[in-house]
Formats: sequence, C-alpha cells, structure tokens
Amino acid sequence: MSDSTSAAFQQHDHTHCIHSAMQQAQDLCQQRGVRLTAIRQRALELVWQSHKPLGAYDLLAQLAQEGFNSAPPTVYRALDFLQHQGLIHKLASVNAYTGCCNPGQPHEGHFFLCLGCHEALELDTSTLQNSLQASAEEYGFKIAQQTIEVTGYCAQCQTVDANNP
Amino acid sequence: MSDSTSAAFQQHDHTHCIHSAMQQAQDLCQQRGVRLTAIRQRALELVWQSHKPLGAYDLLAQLAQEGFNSAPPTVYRALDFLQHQGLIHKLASVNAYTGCCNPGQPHEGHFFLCLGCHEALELDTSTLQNSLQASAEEYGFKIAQQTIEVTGYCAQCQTVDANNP
DNA sequence: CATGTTATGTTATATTATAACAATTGTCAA
DNA sequence: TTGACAATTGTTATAATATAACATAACATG
Repeated sequence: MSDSTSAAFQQHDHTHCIHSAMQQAQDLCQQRGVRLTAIRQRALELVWQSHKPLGAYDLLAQLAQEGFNSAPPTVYRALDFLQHQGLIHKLASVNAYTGCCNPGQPHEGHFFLCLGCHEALELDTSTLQNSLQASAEEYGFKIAQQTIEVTGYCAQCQTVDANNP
Repeated sequence: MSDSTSAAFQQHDHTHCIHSAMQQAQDLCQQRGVRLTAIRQRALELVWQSHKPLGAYDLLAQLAQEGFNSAPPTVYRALDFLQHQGLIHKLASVNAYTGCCNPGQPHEGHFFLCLGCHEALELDTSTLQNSLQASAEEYGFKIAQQTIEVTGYCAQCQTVDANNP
C-alpha cells in the first residue's frame, strides 16, 4: 500500500501524497491511452488538496476561481472520468469525492470517515473483503460494487474531544 | 434474525413481513413513549410495501395520493423519526429508505442491493462487524456509524440475466 | 384550562446531479 | 494537409434530493 494510505489521520508531508498521486495518474492514463486533460488534471489535484473528501460544488467553486469553465456538467464529467479511471472514489454517505490511494490496482474503496477532522482513511482490508465475499457466497450473491463508509472518530480527534467536551 | 431478513431475495409471504414490522414498530414506540402518529405509521407501511428501497419523493407521491399532507418536510420528518427509532435504514448509495428487519436490537444496516430486481437484503454478519472492528482498533478509530452497501446480482437475477443477455 | 412541548403545515430555498444539444478540439487515414 | 469521425468541452435548462425558517395545531400535564 502507498504511503498516503496510512497517512490520512497522521501528520505527514502531504505534498508527497499529491505529487505521487499526480504522477501515478499521468502514468496510468498514458498506459491506457486516455487523456488526462487540463481540467481533469486540475480537478484531481484539487481533490487531492487534502484527505478531506471534496464536494462537487466546492470543486466547481475552486475551478471557477482559477478561470476554468465550471458549470456543473464540466465538474461532474471530470469526476466521472476520474472515477472510471479509478483515480478517485465517491463517498456516497457524504456526497463527496476523495483521491484513491492505490489507483494502480483496481479495487473498491473502504473508508473510515472522521466526524471530527472530516478526513477519510482508505483501508486495505482483505479480511473485510473476505467476510463480505463469504456472506455473498452464502446467499449466492454476485458482488459488483461496494460502498463501505464507516464514520467515527480518529485517534487524534478522540483526544481533542476529550479536552473540548 | 427475523424471517423477513433472509426472505428479501426469495419468494415469501410479504404481508407477513409488513404485519410483523408494524407490530414491532407499535410495540417499540409504546415502550419508548414516542408517538407513532398516523403519518409516521403510514410512511413506515409504505416503505415496507416491498423489499425495494423507497425514495423520499416516491413516498411523498404515495402519501399525497392518500390525502396526507406531503410537502417534502413532512416526508423527511417522518423518515427521520423512523430512522431515529431504528425502524428504517437509509441507503446512501441509492438515496432511498428500506425497512429494518430487526428493529428490536439497535444495529447498523449492512446490505446487499440487487441491480436486477432492486431488492435490498439486510445482512446480519457478525464476522463483517468483527473485521471492521479489528481494522478500527488497528487505527485507534472509534466507530460511530456504518454505511455498508454492496451492489451486485442476487441468485435469481443472475439466472434471469443469463437468459436475457 | 392554561401552559409548554411535540408534531405538523407552509413557503421558500439549498444542495446535488443530469439532460440535451451546440461548439470545439484532437486523431488519423486518405 | 485536409476531411471526417470521435472525444471533449461549452451552455442552458432542469431534475432529484434535502433543509431552513417560521406559523399553526394537537397533545400532555400540572
């Protein structure tokens, strides 16, 4: 797993996350023969600004500030493209988007979402995957897509909350 | 687990699901000293019409047909109440609501959602719960709420799809 | 029955997302 | 290099989901 995955809830050099994500995105798009156009690239960078999931209209506002065309369809198209390429995940429970930490190998996003700092931690939990798969087989269910979003409080925010009750 | 839980993807007497759900709802509300008013009761019945999650505005339309006041706030208030009482779950990935199969004991909803018949199967998977809990502890994360919605195809729809490709 | 609380009614609006069609840009073979 | 097709972006409008804010009504209880 990439460094950025385990970093979300911790102090870390986030410029490294961004740089690494953009580099991977460029490589993957080139390999696949798809175009990481200016607006798609900038959208991805903005989603990667932090580990806090970004809403479509927040993204729109930021793109607008930078002079990009930013009507809703523009933004949703960029987000769709990035999702299809596995570069970002949509978090349905909060209607927001977050950078994928491991776009190289296709996978489903499993997340812890902190209610304090609003950061998203992408898990890489084969045990969770296995549990789900076992349940699916029990029911003869064929899994297509997974939405696994668990809210709560990260270690840091539990401490903060204890101090500011 | 109640009968209705395992029944979702199977032929079953659905009137039994509905009747059982309404009875439990009445009992629980009485125990808790909260009021299952006419509109809340009818909203719950309508959500329980089938195992297909129901959208807020679909519910609104049905309530309107029956002469209930049905401006959006009315419907969302009823849904909020039912959620707080654990009588229904919201499925964030499809913006719809489904009856809870086991409202007696508070729990998080874990669902398989069939892309063919659109039914929702509520799981009762302690193994999944345990996997999540283990991950959470690893990161020092304190779980508050879970959104676990896995789409795919139920056994029946896999067969149907094979016949109608 | 007066009073506070809970629930509902009502109007307006916020937030999230897509449809439909036009214009532009990129690609690649002839 | 140009013409034609495909992919991308622009533009306008609107759909779908959800909440804010305040008024009225129903209920519970001293």
